[in-house]
Amino acid sequence: MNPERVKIDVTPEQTFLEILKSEKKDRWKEWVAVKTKNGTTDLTRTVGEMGSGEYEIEWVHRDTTEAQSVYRHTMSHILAQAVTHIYGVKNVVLGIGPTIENGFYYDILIDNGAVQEEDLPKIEKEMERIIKENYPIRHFTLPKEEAIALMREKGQPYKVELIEHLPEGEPISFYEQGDFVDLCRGPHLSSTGIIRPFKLLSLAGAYWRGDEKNQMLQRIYGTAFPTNEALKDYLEFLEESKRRDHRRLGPQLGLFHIDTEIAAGMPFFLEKGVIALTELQTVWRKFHKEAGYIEVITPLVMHEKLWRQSGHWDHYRENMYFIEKDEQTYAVKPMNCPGHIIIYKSQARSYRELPWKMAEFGKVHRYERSGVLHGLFRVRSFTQDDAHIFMTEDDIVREATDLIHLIDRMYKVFGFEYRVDLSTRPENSMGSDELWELATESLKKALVETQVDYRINEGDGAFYGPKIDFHIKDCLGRTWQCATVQLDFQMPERFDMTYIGQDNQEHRPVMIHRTVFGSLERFMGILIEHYAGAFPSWLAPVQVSVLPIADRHNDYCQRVKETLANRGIRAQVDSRSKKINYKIRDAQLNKVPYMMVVGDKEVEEEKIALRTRNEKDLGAITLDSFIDVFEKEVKELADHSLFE
RNA sequence: GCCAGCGUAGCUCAGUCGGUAGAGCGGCUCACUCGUAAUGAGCAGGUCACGGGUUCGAUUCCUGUCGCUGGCUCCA
Repeated sequence: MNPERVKIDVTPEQTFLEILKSEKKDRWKEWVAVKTKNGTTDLTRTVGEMGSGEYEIEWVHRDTTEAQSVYRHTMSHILAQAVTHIYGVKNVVLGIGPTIENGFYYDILIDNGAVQEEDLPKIEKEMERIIKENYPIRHFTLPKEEAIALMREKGQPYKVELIEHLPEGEPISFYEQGDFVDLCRGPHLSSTGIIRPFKLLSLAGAYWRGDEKNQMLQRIYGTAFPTNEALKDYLEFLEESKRRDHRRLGPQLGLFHIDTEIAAGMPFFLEKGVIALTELQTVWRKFHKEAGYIEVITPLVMHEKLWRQSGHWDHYRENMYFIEKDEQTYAVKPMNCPGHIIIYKSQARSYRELPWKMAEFGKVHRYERSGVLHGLFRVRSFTQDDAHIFMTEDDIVREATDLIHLIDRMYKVFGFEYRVDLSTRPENSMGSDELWELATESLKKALVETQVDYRINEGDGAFYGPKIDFHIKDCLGRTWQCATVQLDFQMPERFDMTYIGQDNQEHRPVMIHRTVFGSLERFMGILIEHYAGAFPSWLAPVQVSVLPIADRHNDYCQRVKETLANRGIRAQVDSRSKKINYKIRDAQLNKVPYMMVVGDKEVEEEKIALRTRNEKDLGAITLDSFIDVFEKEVKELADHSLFE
């Protein structure tokens, strides 16, 4: 929708709402706010508040993203108001109620009680009533002291705390609708009846101000849309996401299994899952070989003293598994870097060897608190496609730049969109300010050079250095960190790593820790959801299912399968005595890219009738002509069938 | 770990206001030999997550443990 710019020059007492109504007549409800030179604001404000003279404004239409945050914000107030009505205003302590990407929430605390899932319809009903009442929403401000006094009087300690953190001297902004007043920056709708379609979605716990030392509040999530149609679409999207969920599809397609009693957070990969993982690794190896990496394997269990030296003992022990044997303590590795450093230090190193890129599919174990485990996305044992680049300081920017390109190139294979964060120094970290500064600036420089959009993630770096993180979205729009590039001056120091320079003197190398997939497990989970289980041919565990129509065609099908297998094509014959419809449906549900239907006609003509999983009967062709195209499809890592 | 909800056959789910359980799919057997998304019949399969308590009796009520889901905190 194109922004509508309007010139206004009217009486200062007039509200934008009045202007809007006279301009748009009975369609005025389609616009929910107004953009002025001072930013987006309420329609109920008077023109005079914005200053005097002639200037341009822009009406904010309900279908815009900007409008979403307006009506959803109002909806969160309506939610809070409904909760006070149901549980009694004296029993409800309010936290915050912002809008989020797909909706809104409100954090509340109910005295001597809790909201339960089954209460949501009741709350929705009260919200409907408030919407129907169509209370006008009034904005007002108070000086800080009076604002605090008002919230004290209303028994809202969290609101008092919020106001206390607001800057001195500025008026505190409130909104009032009927019997409900809330501290809020706005903007809001002009009354509670403007946007109707909404739904409360779920209930969760959330710490006050996001700190686990604080009281846990109850968070009620909901969403709202300008039309019933849009709300329905969103709810359908949620349903579709459930169908794509890798935790459902993975076991269904025979890719992996998680036995939550025996090994919570530690997936078992099944035959088909291993085939897909192996293909992933093959492509990875190709890309990395071209980029000059070598591959190593380090032990899973190493002596405690290694971890003391690396700093993991002090900074990461909570997340590590330990083993006692021979009165010695060993740790199951949570990271691969110390092992790689041991390899580095096993010989004297020359500047001629640098930059040295040492890679490993390193299986690591990290203890994670039970509540955070999530399918393949958050596990306790996983395989990092890890690598460490040992180099001189002069190499940093070039190596980081190369990495950003490598990651981008690999993600393009799958068509992933991703978000990039630069994470800076955390609290529990080691090293001097100067080194952190240098390291952070180097990464920034690489980001600028590659022209990647990124945002700063303050204080989220590793304990040994800053990092660039790449996040990919899952089917519900939640983002998961996958690739990471971490710069490290600490480990070389702690392990007294050196190389002999051109000047025949000892020098200290610098390290980059990096992954592309992040974790094979997580990446596989994301792939399952991305493709809804229908992997492209090169990744598909079963690439071709040969389907005899009757038992007498089994031998011919077996020969077809063998021919395919000899060409390295993963094929199977479905020789069960079932009808062809049944076999097709079965292959379809298993997301097999190609089906070959074989009956009397095909046997006689030495052909196969080809069908893709996208329900297309392509007719009879010779096996050779299939193989030609198919091999091309696999070689190109094509994401769709070349037959379609 | 925290808050709320939940745990019944391999999977999806019924059911029992306290008297030890049922369906569909899947599996196995038999018949059918079929042309582009489910042929029919029969059979097998459950210590109702696990431990303790209340009770004549617990899958059902209470309680603890483990696990799961949605979030929060934390993280690849």
